[in-house]
Formats: sequence, structure tokens, C-alpha cells
Amino acid sequence: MNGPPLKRTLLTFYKELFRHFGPQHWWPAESPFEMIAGAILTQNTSWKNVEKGLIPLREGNYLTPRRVFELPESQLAELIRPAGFFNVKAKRLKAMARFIVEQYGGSLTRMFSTKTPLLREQLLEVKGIGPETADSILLYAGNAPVFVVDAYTRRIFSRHHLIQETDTYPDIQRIFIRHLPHHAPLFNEYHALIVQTAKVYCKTKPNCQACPLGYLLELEDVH
DNA sequence: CACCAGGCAAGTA
DNA sequence: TACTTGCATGGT
Repeated sequence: MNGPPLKRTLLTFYKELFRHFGPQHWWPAESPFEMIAGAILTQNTSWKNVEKGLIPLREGNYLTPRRVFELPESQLAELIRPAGFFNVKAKRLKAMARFIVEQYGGSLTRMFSTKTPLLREQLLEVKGIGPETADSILLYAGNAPVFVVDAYTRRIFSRHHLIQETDTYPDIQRIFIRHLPHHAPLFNEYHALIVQTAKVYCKTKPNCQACPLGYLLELEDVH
């Protein structure tokens, strides 16, 4: 009935995925603020389209909190158009830039010197920053040991019966944080590997045969 | 043609 | 509290 302890299982999953895929080099951004912009643009959007929205921002040298804060919303929306949801995302980018400028004088160094739990609460107050975006920013731009939960994490780990379908975001996050070493590079790589795994093996039709975790799924299903 | 993508906020009951 | 819906482009 009970498999090996969760602590070991979660590390086994990580090792298998890393062995199969290798390092993912997340987050692909040239600066912390570009990473933050990407985190907003990628909400329910493929990374391919996010890149297309980031290019005009990069080429126009708009990727600082102050520049985005000062950019008219309609103009910002046009620049990021290929990323989809461009009107809401323009609002969200502006809200985030405004937060950084007004609360931290436009300095991400100062922002990330704030204690992680407090900064997380502050980020969640910003319209357009939800749990996943906040945690992505903390982990990938702030290098804080925070585990990012997404739809793929749910899909994969519930399939393996390691979490419940009804588990909420904080439930799932607690499970990972409680059972893994609090090490930012590990959390960084783990989340990236989960996304990569889902992209390749869990699309419309799951391919558990070819998945590096496929054999683990069979073991779990034996109960 | 349908369906999905590295979510979130606002509205409804 | 627990669902639902709008947001929008681009790839498969």
C-alpha cells in the first residue's frame, strides 16, 4: 500500500528527470526584470509566444521597472501583442513595475533583500501576481528556496498518487518544501524538469511508456 | 476544425 | 466557499 517514504520518492523523481533531460538552465532571461516580465507574460501562454512579446521590450530598452512604469498602457500592450492577453498583461506589467518603483525605488536588489515570506505577501497584493507568478519571481529572480507549483506539477504527481486531486496550491507546495532540502538550485531545476517532462510526455495523450517516470507509475498503480 | 499554452481576477450562486 | 468565465495570440 504505502510506497517508499515521500522524501525519497520525490528525490528519486528528481534524479530520474535530471538524468533523462539534464540541466534546463532556467530562467531564460538577460536580467531579473526581464525574468519578472516573462513570468507575467507566460501566464497561461506558451513560452514561444512569450519570447515574441519580450523581443520588442528588449530592443526598445524598455526592460526596467521605471521604463515600464512610465510607458503608456496602450503602447505597452501593442509591444507585447504576440504574447496574447496583451491588454490584461499590459496592466499587470505596469502594476508590477509600479510596485517596484514605489515600494523599492525601482531597485530589485532592494526588493529581494526583503525577507521572502513578507515579499511574497507583498507580491500577492499586486493585481496580476498570483501564487505561481509570485513564487516564480521569488525563485528564479530572487534565488529564494521556494517551490513553484503549476498545472503540470498537479497532473504528474496526482497521477503518481503522491498528491490528491483536491490538494490546493499551498497543500502541494508544503509537500515539496517539507520533503526536499531547502535548496534554491534544487527547486529551480525540479520545477523546470517538471515542465519539460509534461511538455514532452504528458501533452494531449500521455506517453507513460517513454516517460522517464513511467516505470514508477506502474509501481504506484500496483497497490 | 478543436485544443492547448510555464494563470489570474472578477463575477455568480 | 466553490465553480465559471474573460482574456487573445500562435502552434499542433
